[in-house]
Amino acid sequence: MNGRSTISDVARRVGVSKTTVSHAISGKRRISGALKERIFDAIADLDYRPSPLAKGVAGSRMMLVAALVDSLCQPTTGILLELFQRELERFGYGMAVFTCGDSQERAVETMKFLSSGLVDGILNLLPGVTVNQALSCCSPVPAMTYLRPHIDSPVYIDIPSGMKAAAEYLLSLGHRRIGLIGGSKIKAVDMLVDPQVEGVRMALEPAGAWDPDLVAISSEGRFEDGLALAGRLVARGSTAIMAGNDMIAAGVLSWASRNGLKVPDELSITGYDDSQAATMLCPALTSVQVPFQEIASATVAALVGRIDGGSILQHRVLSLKLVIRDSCAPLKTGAKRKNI
Amino acid sequence: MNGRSTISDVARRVGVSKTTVSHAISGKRRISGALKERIFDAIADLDYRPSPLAKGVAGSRMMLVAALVDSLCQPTTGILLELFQRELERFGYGMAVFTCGDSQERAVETMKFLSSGLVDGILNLLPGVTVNQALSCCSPVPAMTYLRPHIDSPVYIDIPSGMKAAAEYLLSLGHRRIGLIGGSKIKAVDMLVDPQVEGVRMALEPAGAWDPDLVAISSEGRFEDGLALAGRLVARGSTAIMAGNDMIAAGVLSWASRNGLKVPDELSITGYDDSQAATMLCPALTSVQVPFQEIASATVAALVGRIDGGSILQHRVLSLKLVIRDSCAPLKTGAKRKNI
DNA sequence: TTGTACGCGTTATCAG
DNA sequence: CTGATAACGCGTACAA
Repeated sequence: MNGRSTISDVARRVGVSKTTVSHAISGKRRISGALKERIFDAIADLDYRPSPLAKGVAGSRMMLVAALVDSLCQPTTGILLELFQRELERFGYGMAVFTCGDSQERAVETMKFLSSGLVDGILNLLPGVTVNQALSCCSPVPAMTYLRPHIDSPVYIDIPSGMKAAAEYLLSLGHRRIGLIGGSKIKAVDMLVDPQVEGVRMALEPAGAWDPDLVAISSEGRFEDGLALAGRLVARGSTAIMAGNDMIAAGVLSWASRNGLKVPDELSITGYDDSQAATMLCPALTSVQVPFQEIASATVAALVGRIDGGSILQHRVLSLKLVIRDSCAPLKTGAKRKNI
Repeated sequence: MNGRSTISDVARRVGVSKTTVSHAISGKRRISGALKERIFDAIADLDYRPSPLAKGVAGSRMMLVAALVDSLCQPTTGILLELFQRELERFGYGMAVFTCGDSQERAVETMKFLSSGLVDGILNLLPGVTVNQALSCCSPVPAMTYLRPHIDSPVYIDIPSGMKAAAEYLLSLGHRRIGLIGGSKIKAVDMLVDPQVEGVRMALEPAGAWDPDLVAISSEGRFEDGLALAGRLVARGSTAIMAGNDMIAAGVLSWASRNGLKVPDELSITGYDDSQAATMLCPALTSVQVPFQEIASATVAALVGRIDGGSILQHRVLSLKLVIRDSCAPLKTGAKRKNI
């Protein structure tokens, strides 16, 4: 099957046993200097590399973790994955990414496949799979689920507060009819309420500006959803629209441009994620910044901790910062609204 | 290491040998009806799943291929990967994605790691790794390299012709000073010349409009490169800028907006890839469409062919289509150019 | 300091 | 139709 050299080849070449070669590599046993050198010469000579497969079946670490995502097309996912990889690298682990779409069945398949020892740990970034589902499907391989308020999740980001801050900012600009296009795909049992909707409600209700009719939920959280739903909210009187992510915001922006509405003068828009798109768009997007780096480092640290011995989980609460750019303006009270 | 049940457990439970269980699963041997049923009952009962690791070390297929990419942050990469996955699925293969950045060393590491039998095939999408490098690092595991004009590559897309068509379109609009910001990261031995530059030259030289000073090469092919290089080209008199990919085009667009230049009236822009960004941008981008679906299906078919027995490679030549939207306009000859 | 022998879970070969 | 046995490549008690 495999034309490459094995540990036996090395042992034979040097004239020692496989055991000695194995221990020379792992360093778990003292080997006399001269012999050690001959062994490493032979290894280099034969370009010998231990088979991860055989190591795995023999019960040792693969030094590999799997990351499960629903899609690779959202720009945010790519950034997050690269951050995860960088963190894993610091611990000597590699990363393999698996795409599962929105299929529960496929997610379960993949997890069970991987947890046979193929990987040492699993990062579950699937919005549709709960912490407990991941834990049970992956057992006995440790799994960390991205961003859930759960006892088995290492980091909680305070989404409601972040959205609340953004909504209050719009209130301070004089807006009262504030629309929301939610973007969270995490509808699983882990989340009882949509945290973005909740945050906006917390800000608007006390101000008497809360209107459930101005809340739209985008199923996929994509550009097209913003494009499609913006009109409905504006027709209901929204002078500002909060988007559940920056792609949705881009869609709203595009809708405004196509319908001749000037942003921010005639329509204010906020995003969420503060991804690269936020600075690319024109006008640059005021957006709620998500601390991806901190999320990645905390999650990876927790996963590696579990792999290396089941240490106690540290819980971190991270807050969100509103980055103000050019997509929101004070409400022009006197302005006559265009007819859509 | 692994709390799950093995084939021995199933065999013991049913009272047959491991051999029989194995053959019942693979179907490579006729098993009497009643026995077969008891075996499958036990399998379901114990939730038995063959260990991929053990299968691999025993020399059988993993039904898994690896895709190697430099980065997951370019939107084009994500789309391409999902297309690859869909095609692989049709043949029953799963896909694992590995990120290598721009490091040659890391790419080689990863390939050698994977080719120990961990995967049955490798899709090399790394712009910095040549066909031959991939072939030699992955041997004996078959590898297909994305989009190279090479005898061991199944599909060749005629990039020069595509860019030539776009350049000719700009010529037909009256433009003479046509700038180019190249975006191809494939600088390896596989490509003797930059195919995008070559295509533009083929169009402009006969028209007497070719000026090497209007060619800029962006190292990373990112938004920022377009933003940074557009000014230089306009300062040299460009009235139209061709971007090597849609992200660069977005950067050029952003530069124009920040400097008060109207697109397309004062500056025409073309993109390349025709990614989702092309329709998102405002104005919508005229762009060279790359047939990702066809590339994916041809490449996967070739790879699976190699895995399943080294069939002869079919070569397909695909051409590119220019999708005309709103980012180019006829040159206004009389207009006084703004001072940048 | 080094070597022997066995186990990991599966598949292939050869025997009944 | 079914079973016993060897082999895959590596790690690691246990023995010397």
